[in-house]
Amino acid sequence: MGSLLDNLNEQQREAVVHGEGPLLVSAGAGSGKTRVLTYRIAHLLASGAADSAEITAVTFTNKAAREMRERVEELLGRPLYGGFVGTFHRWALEVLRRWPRAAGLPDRFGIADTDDQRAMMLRALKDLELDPKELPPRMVLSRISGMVNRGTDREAFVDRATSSSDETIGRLWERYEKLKTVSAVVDFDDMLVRALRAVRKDTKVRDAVARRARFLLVDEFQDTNSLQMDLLTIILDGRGNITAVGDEDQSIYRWRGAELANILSFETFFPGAQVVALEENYRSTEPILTVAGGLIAANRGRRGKKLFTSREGGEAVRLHIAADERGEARWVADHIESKVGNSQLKEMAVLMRTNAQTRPFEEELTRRRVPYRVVGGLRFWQRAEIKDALAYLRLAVRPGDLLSFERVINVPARGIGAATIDVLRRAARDLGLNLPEAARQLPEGLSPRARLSLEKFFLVLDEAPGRREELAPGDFVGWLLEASGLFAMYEGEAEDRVARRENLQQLAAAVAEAAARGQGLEELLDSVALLEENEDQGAPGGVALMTLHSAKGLEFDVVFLAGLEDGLLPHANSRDEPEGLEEERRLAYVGMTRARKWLALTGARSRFLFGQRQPTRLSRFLDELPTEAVDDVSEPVASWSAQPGVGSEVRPRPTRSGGATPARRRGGPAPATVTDADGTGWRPGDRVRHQRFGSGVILACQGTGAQLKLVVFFDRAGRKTLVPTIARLEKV
DNA sequence: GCTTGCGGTATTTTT
DNA sequence: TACCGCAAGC
Repeated sequence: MGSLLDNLNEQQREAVVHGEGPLLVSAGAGSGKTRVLTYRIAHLLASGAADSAEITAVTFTNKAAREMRERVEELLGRPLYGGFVGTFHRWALEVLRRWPRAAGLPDRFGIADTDDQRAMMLRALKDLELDPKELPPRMVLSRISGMVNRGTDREAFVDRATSSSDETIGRLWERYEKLKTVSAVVDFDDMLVRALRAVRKDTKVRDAVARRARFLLVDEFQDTNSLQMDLLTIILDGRGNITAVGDEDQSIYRWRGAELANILSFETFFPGAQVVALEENYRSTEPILTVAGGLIAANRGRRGKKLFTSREGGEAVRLHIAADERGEARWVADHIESKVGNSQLKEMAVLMRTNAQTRPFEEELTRRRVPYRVVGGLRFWQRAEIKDALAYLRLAVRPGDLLSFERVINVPARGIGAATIDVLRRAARDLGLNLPEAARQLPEGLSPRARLSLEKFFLVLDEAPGRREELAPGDFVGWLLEASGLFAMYEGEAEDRVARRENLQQLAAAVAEAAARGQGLEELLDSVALLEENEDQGAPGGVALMTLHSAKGLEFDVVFLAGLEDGLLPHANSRDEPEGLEEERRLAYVGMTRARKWLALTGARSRFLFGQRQPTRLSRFLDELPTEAVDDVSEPVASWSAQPGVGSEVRPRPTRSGGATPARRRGGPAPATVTDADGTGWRPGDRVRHQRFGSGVILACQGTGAQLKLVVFFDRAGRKTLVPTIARLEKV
């Protein structure tokens, strides 16, 4: 263990060997935050100060939790038994699953995801005869969530409501709560609220949780909201034995209720706290730190760390403003290709403010056949066919699951429409049953067709428990997909049908895999609801495209921070409020500090937005950067603004021969291409190999550039249509 | 009850 | 531009 401590600098060591009592590690970007956290846990265990069953470490993302556990186990050389390492929501959910009654929940309850929430709120609006167009469900929900996360409950909100719109929200809130109760589900916020209620109400629960959290460690402390803070405080019960690690400059979840005050006033919340600041950065080169540091210095709400590095040198930060978003994408792609020799593609990332910004980059990279992966974005678990299948699985686990029942009662279409549902709903009310139970009675008033359909539907659901016992989990899913008719729903060779069938197969595979890891179906469903296993879409080793929010906690050799325009970064919805603007600045700061060796800031002078091309204004953040560390390699304005019709459409411009590209400036070589220059390289008749489908022969090539698709006949898997860059095809 | 087509509207970030 | 919701027709 002594040798372990040798790997740490003085401040890191101070934090690691800290005994009991509150400790705040104010850790700048790249200063070894995770290292301190993991070493501290390892040290507590190795020195005998704590047993692993007394450690609770809480993070915000599943990824961070997994990484922490892995690194601790690596240090210890053994698995970490007992204790808890996971997200706040997972922590809360475990309390609810173990003590549902203390939390005011039925023994079996489900989790309402965002779609479920929206559906319930829509229903609430309809029940109250309100117009969803004037009062969008999403808005109402975010309003309510905002209150909840600030620790305001419904009663308090209703009491204080003065405006009529607040009163309406209050009524909707009540109705929404009712719908959740009837459906026996909790939403994300409920997990925290109800866990808090359970530990407040029942000292046995609190003691059990506290025993397991004799040493409580919290990562990303700057993102905690008051609800989470309450939870922590109660578990600590005055002992104050908390290790909080965070960086106020990286607080980017204000919209979710994060209270910067929790970290800024840590010493007030936890008197006598020791504070350790980690300011030596081990990640980035000096120019990158200078630029990022220059930017964040404009913020007022901070403890005021100043990062430094003992390493010297490094390339200046590039700034490139292109004529439009396609030019921006081209410039980025040029530099990705030119850097392939020095860094792997997976060590490069394009970061942006909104998910919608990825498109031009995807198109450009696809055109050049540069593999990329979109992190976040369209998620596997949110696809309609997967959600339908999950609903069937939920019903197999929890037959009374109302939301799932309603979701699939007519999927695949079996002739049960609004009229039938109405009959069932009325019957449910009259009989005092919930919808699935009432439907099971096959009440009067059903058309013969509907009656027959319902009978068949229940036949499948009733057979499920038995099948579940006799079949392996993966096979059970396969059976359910067949029996329910979900699989048959997507028969045919149309591309999207094939894709959907594949997704369903992947689901069965995922369940089988989870089972192999010892995870049961119930746990898997919980995990899915908490958005775990949220895989990246696209080529595994490719360039990463993601939002700034998803980028937090990651690092790359090469980073492009795209869309430095007023309205995007800072975003239009946040820039007009001082605190909102500061958060936008922090977002930009987070993006910059992801870069190890090379950083570029890019933007466009016009952008296609809301269906039309619009001129943009450059981000005000650019004015705040220390000029000496930035190398402006923007496309010269003259090369585009002199031409008539600027901004009306994307024009061919004198690309590589025209603008002052960095390569020209530095006299460097022209960007190398990842694949062969122009010839697509794919011809009908070629034999190819695919990771999953095995070998096959190309039947046809459709489209060109971004649209290039190959129709391949695989020896084993039959006919498939593939996008070659994404499918990772190999020539044989 | 289901499918199709039209028109309107939206684009912040996520556990 | 792209998607979603709704209305009308089958």
